[in-house]
Formats: sequence, structure tokens, C-alpha cells
Amino acid sequence: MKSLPQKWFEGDAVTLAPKLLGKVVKKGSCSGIIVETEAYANDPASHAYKVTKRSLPMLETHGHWYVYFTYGMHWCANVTTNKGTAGAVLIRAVEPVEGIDVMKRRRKTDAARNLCNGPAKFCQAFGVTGHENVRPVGGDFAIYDAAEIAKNDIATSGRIGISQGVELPWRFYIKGNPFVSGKKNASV
DNA sequence: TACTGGATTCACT
DNA sequence: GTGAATCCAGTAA
Repeated sequence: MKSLPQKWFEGDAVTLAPKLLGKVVKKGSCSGIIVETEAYANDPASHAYKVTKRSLPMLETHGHWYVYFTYGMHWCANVTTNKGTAGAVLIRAVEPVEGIDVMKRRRKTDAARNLCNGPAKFCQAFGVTGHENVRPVGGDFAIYDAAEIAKNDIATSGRIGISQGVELPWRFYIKGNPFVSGKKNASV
């Protein structure tokens, strides 16, 4: 099973944000389907708007993880895009598929819908910290095409596309404006 | 060196 | 709905 290649992330963040929906993010024993993304490019609210030492990976790489610490207690994970132009796609929420017990332990909750329905919650549930910053997407922390993972792992266990009782909005964001892209509990 | 604000979350009312 | 928690990066002096 191969993760999405670096080349896959060559496009701009706005284009890649909706394409990441439905992809499977996997780290260690945990995996989940990406259900919310947010594209950050030339947006004043974005670290990409004004490149600093911290946000330099967004300019210099694509297909790398950009993990930053915010509000004194939370980590947020982005995938860098479009090398040469600062941009990234924030993983806002995923639908847990594998390793749910581990996620529950990390999140200190049994409420399945609260495991990964926020960017910082996703990081906590998957054990993502600054250690993953500027790491290439792949290896132990990778993104897979859902169809490909279905052929190998998930489909055999019958878990792909099953919400595990988690109801999450199926949507993506561009520069902070939500766009409904799917039909699962679509609400803005 | 000191200060300010933040791509959030959660408990409490 | 509101406010506290919390600490790092960026910026100004």
C-alpha cells in the first residue's frame, strides 16, 4: 500500500483542499477519512500570508506536514502544497476508522464524535505534535487514496465509509468560507 | 527583552 | 453563549 506521492501535492491549496476530502490519513495504528479541510494560501488569516521562519516550510515544500502550536495548548496539522508559493491545507476533521480505542485514550473521552471533529482534536487523537513538523507525507504518517486503501485493508474489514456512529459535516473551506461538497449532514 | 495575540477547546452558566 | 486556559512565535522597543 503506497501513500499519495509528493507529486500529488504540487497543486495550489485551494485546488487540493476538496481533493483531500475522502482520502484516508493514517498514523501508526490510527486512521480516518478526511471530512473537513481548509485551504490556506494568500489569506491574511493564514501563516502563508506572511512567511516567517515558522511558516517557511509552506513556501519551501509541498507534500510535507506543517504542524504548529497555537493557543498555548493545541497542535494543528497542515499539508504543504504548491512549492514556491506559500500554501497549505489544514486538516480540520477526520472520521475515525482504525485505532479508535487509542484515540479515545488520547482524547480522554468515549464520545466517538468528539474524537477528531476539530483540527486540534485530530492532532491529539492521532498523537500529532511538533515532532511531525516538516516531515514528508508518507511512511508512518501518510495520506492514502480511499480506493487504494479499500483494496487492501479497510474493505476487507468492511469499515470504509462507515461512520462508526460519528456524524461529521462533509465540507471543505476555502479562505475561511465553508463550501458544502458532500451530502453527509451537509450544513454550513 | 517584554509584550501581544492566536487557523482552539472545553467547562460552565 | 461566554470566558478561561495556556504558551509559542512574532514584533516592537
